[in-house]
Amino acid sequence: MKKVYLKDIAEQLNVSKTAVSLVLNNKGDENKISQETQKRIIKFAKDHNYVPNHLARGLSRGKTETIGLIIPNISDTFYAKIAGSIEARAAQEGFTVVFSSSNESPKKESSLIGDMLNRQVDGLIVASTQKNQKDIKMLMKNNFPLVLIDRNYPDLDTNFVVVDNYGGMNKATKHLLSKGKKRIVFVAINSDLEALKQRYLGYRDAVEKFEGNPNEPIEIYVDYNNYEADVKKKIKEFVEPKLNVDAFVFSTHYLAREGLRALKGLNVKVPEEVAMVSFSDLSAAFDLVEPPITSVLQPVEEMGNMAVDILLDEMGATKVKTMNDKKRILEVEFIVRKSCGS
Amino acid sequence: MKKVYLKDIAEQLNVSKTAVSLVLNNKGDENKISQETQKRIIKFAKDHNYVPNHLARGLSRGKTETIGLIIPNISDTFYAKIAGSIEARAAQEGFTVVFSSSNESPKKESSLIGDMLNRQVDGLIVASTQKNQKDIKMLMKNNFPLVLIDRNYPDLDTNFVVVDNYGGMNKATKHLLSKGKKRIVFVAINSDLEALKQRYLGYRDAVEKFEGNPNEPIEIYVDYNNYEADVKKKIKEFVEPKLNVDAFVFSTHYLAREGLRALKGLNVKVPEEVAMVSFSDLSAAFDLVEPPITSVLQPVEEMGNMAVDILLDEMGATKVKTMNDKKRILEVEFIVRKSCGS
DNA sequence: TTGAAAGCGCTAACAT
DNA sequence: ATGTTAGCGCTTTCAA
Repeated sequence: MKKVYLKDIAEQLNVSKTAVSLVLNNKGDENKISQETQKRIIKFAKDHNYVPNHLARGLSRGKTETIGLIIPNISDTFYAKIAGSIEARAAQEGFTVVFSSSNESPKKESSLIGDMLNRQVDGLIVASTQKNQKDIKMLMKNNFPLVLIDRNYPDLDTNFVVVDNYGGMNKATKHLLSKGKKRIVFVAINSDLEALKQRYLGYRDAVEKFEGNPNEPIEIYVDYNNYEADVKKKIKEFVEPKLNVDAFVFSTHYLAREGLRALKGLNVKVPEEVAMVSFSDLSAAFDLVEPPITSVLQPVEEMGNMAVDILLDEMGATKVKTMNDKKRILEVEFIVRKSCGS
Repeated sequence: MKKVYLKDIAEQLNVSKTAVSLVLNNKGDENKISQETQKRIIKFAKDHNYVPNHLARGLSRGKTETIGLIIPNISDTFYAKIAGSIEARAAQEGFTVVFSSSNESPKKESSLIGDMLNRQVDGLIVASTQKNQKDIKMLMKNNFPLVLIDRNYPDLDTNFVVVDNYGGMNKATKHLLSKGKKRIVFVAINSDLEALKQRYLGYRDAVEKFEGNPNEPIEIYVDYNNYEADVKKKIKEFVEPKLNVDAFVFSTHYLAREGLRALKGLNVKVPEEVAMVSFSDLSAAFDLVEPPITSVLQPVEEMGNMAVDILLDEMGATKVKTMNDKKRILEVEFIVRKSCGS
């Protein structure tokens, strides 16, 4: 750890710090530093494992080659996967990722954004709580490189990468309807997230506009901080004393997981007595579950990659020219398995 | 984003930068700065949302309130959970986490460590590839705050937090034996990880020393970068043309997942024809899988918390006194489900 | 009690 | 072609 500094190189080689800095930043030629000097500097640096101090460099340049990522919860497989693809893509371009979880708290999110800015991240990718217009607007006003992921503010003109929530859920619900299911229950966490609203609308439109057999939507909303117990409790109300619905549509993977657990606990046969589908898969395990769960799959990797690409473009970090479209709604995939009655 | 700097405060208040810095770092009293000046400074700072620039502060103090976390892969639920608990615990203490994935590459791990040091993290938590003694030794020699997690170097005297791999696997295997299973196959990725070695030994001792019915160990090793296909292929060899084993013991959750997938694909009934157990659970879903999988559960949260606690202690960041034991082997939990034949 | 000034390590405008 | 110098914003020693 005995480090070599720019100064050391300059002294050893009898050149100025400037020269060294310039050369090591590939600006030797444009500053007409002799080839020989350049060679010497580069060789010396390499031989002594010189690495510029990141903080000093960042302080001086106002850039840190760091991307800030704010998500609800890194423990959740969905966000973990997103984080993974973001990290991988960022690493390819020489960026490091600093992540923090907001735990769905707008206040925490706000303070994290402040934190990240203070740490001079070069850009931000955030899966927002969507109750933090203030900061998002502030970032936009300042032209700070920003990409929203998974969750966007419909009223704000930001870059974003989301999936086709409406379409995915609409398709899934229609599939159930086509299988003759009538009383279909939509299950979601209690929140104002645009993504959930879209999923709901996709569901509702499917149900209400189903040709030949329109139906009333039925909804359950559970508390995010207590969803395991809450899902169980609310599902039970449809099952006892007598099962009175045909299917459940879960708006998130973990709700589907707990929902299935609850149904099993209540001895309700899926799909014989009641069908179910899930939006989003769970660690690639929903096909092993009994019954395998029909799911709407999100292109998680693509979301992460795309977000980074847009962000880098926004930061002007890439060689390539500006991307045309920085608002992306990615397609989802609908996988039919046994849980929906085929 | 129009920021207020230390200098601004000093100028506005007609005091020196020193005074401001001291007061804002709670060193006002010990430097005998008048109560009134202190009040003014603090008020002004608060009113103007002053936040010290993190890079500048870090550069100057050589500390950054940042913990570096290096893991094989953040997308993996196991490491995602660990990252989550580390982050949460670190946040409580005012630390931010910078994470990077090594993808099991010692070279990448090494460069990441260099990177992190260069970014002046105050301490490092690493789930090492275990093929990087060089850097670990270097860190130790320099007394750099370090905690190994999940994987440790048996030959090095570092701090670490791991689980009782031997004991967990031993217990699981014995359970199978007690159910009358004889030909039990151990499935692992091909690697020298100490954790896997311990799991293997736990398995082998159980099998070889089983009273009344010692048996030969049978092992399969699959390629990490291609485990899905490889597991499938190798399991097939035990199944076709004729099933000739009684049980599979999977040393990792994702192998168990793929193993089960493979068995299902081959139409082998679990647990009727062959039993199985898994080390580690998968996103809390192994109880929903058919059949529910008997698993050895790792105390993921505790691992993360413990690692942070040890690290902070190591960095001298906590008020509390030095911890006595910085080598922890945590207990695992053994959950019996249907997949092992009860 | 308070302030001047040096320094953390690097970058970049400006001279030479 | 190369070097001087002034920052980046904060901490901290030392002097007043």
